Amino acid sequence: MNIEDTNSNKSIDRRNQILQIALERFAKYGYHQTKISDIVAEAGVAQGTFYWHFKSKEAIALEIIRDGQEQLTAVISRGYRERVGTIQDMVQASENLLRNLFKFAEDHRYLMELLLTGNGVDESIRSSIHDTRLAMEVSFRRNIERAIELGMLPEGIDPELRAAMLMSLIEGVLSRWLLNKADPNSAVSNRSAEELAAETARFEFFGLLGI
Amino acid sequence: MNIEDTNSNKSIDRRNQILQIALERFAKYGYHQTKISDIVAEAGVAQGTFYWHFKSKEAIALEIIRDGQEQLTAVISRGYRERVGTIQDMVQASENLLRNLFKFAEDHRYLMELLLTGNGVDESIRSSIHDTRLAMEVSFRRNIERAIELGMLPEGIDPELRAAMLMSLIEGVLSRWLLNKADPNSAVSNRSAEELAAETARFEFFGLLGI
Amino acid sequence: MNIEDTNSNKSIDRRNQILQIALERFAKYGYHQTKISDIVAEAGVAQGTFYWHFKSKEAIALEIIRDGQEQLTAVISRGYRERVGTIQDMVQASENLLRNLFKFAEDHRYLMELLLTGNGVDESIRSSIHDTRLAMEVSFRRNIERAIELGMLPEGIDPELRAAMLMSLIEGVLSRWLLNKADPNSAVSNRSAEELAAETARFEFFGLLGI
Amino acid sequence: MNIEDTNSNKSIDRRNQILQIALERFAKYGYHQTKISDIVAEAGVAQGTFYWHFKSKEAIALEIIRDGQEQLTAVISRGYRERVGTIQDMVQASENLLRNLFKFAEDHRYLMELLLTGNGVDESIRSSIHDTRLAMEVSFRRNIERAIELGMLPEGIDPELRAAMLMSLIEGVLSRWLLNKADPNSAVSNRSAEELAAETARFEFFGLLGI
DNA sequence: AATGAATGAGGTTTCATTCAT
DNA sequence: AATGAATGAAACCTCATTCAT
Repeated sequence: MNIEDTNSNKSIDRRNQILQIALERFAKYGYHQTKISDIVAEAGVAQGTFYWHFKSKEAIALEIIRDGQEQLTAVISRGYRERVGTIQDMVQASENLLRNLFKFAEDHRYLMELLLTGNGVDESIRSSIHDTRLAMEVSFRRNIERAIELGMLPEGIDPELRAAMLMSLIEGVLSRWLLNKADPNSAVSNRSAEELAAETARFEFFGLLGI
Repeated sequence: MNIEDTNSNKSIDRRNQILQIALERFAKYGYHQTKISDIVAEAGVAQGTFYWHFKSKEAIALEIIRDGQEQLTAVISRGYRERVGTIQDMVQASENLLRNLFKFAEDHRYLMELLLTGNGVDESIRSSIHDTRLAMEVSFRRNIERAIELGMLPEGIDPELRAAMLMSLIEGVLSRWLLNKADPNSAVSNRSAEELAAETARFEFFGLLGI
Repeated sequence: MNIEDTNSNKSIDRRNQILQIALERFAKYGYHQTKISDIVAEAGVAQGTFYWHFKSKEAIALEIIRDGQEQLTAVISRGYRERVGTIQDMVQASENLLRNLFKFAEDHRYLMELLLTGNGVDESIRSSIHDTRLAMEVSFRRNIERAIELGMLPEGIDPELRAAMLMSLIEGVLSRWLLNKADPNSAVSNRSAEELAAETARFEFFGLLGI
Repeated sequence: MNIEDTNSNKSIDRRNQILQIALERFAKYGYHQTKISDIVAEAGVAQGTFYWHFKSKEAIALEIIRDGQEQLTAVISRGYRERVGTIQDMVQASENLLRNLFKFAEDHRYLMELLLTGNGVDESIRSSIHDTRLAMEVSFRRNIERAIELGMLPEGIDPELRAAMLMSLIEGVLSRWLLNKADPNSAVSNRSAEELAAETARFEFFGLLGI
């Protein structure tokens, strides 16, 4: 590794450090409650350094969200069904997808908090977050459509409406799981990613009545 | 009716006018994006007038949310099951409750937007909103527990987890319905309260596989 | 005078006070060297008060210049020649106009400094100042054209070019007179408005060779 | 030529390149509107490089102006009258001087713009510019004094006042000529250096009435 | 000679809140 | 009840300058 590598690594490291701190604070305290002065104080650099690496407060927020969207849709897209199977297969496939999603959420909890709560953001950022959630929902809709094509789900259902319901279910469960981690009494927050994925998949297919 | 009554009526009217404007703007643009100067400009009064009627910006937000919580939990509590019945009865009862809830949401869309999005609020207000949603969830949990007692739902399920899932489902559907009203392509937003109540109740009980 | 008059007078007084201080500092130290904090400190009010009366720093500068332009073009326009006369009449008329202009400059020296030096301003303000000087030049050109129509000046001369020269002459004399007031050795600055008007009018008509 | 020569030549080239860019931007946009980052970006070097060649932003501005002053006073000093002659000779001599001056201005338009507009500069730089213009004016005064000594101009006139007027005239014409080059409708900007020199010399001697 | 990341003082503007009338 | 001018803390951002490499 030569000097140039070292130099640019250092700069990139600093950039990532600031990115990480900003993400965490946006998620925990909200966009407006997070001041540039907080971020640089935690990073141990001067105010101006922030503006060397990022154009503005809005720019860093949008970058965080754009990165997050790419990762999230990648996780969901891996869930495409390819072959016919039994109902048990379906539940199993769905559970797999959800497990991946829940694990990703666990590893990127601040990103998820930011996307789920959209804490106090300006219009441009809010709409960027909305886009991300929409992209997730579209991924789910494609999975449902594919399942109908393969005869694994009844023809009569409206894929878009069901995708909306499924996404609602998942968003809500994720929120409760991630945001209430501190609450030991919650039936949601003290479960593992695997358990929640399984329970959610069951509700997805069988509703309240299903075993 | 004497002069004092007239006076105090006028005062209450002004108060309610400001309350209404604040609610609408908090919901539409978020708490931080809403300035006191915006509110008073729309009300056609001076800046100082706001502070005659309300202690602070935070105070008016908290009042709006507290009022909303009372109304919402009242709607849900009316859904308590009292007698054993068939599965069809259960679906019907659930549909009734949801219909009431969806109709209330339609009539109080700014309140619901505020509660569902919690747009960019400060800690105290955010936690107040959280309380409200929790109160709704508790209402749902009681309904589920009662159904289990009556033998209408299987013993094995965890009422709290299921209430969380149900609440997630409903919150998500409501958000999409209310917040995307303008979007004519949405599978959710252009349905009636009745249709959505029925569809949601079906997913609630039968999941994706249900008829 | 009732209370409302008193109130609005007070507000207008404060506004004018700030306007005056800003004009003086812009002229003396330049636009960028003048900080809002300087202005409000001299006015003895808080920073926010400035923004109650004016939208921005740029806005107050533009207002100052627009007001000045109106007054200046009014002074010059009064110089329109109406009747044929002797050369002595022409010199006399020109001297009168210049005397008025020099007296106005004496009474509004900060305004003139601002217009003559355009000290370090932003694009929008610079172009506003340029407009003002152009408007003055147009007024002079009209006077020259009228004099040609009346046969008081030779047909051959180009009114626009001569107006530019005349305006150059006057701007330069005014600058030296106003900006070097402190310099006791200057041949320009320690003359009266009347003297300068007479000398300038003579140069205007007879050049270096004229008596 | 050895390596060191080559190196120092390269260094001087870089220095001159930066000097040239700075001059152009100071003239076009003003001192404050010109950022070091703009200059180095146009030069294609890093921020720090500027500070290897120049002590500060103020230093480069002062150097630009000092260089300009030397060149300008040299041009004017060449105009000293040495012998008695006719009025036509005087006009001719004056026209020659002005033609040289206008040609110099044409070849160094950014320098002239900077000196004529003094765009938004700090005190030290403004006074440096003022010195330069004063030096020009003194040169003109000497020429006038010499002409009086030689009996070519009437005894009664005040050389200092006339020099101020002459300088005013020339500054104004130069400004309009250089700064409005883009405007095709201007009576000043679309003339050649020769024409303007002739017209200005005529106004100088004969005023508005002269042929 | 040159780089480019880092610094930090200082500027403009916002906006919830206060207060004399 | 209402007015509207005034307050002042605090936020974001700029940019000349420094410095280790």
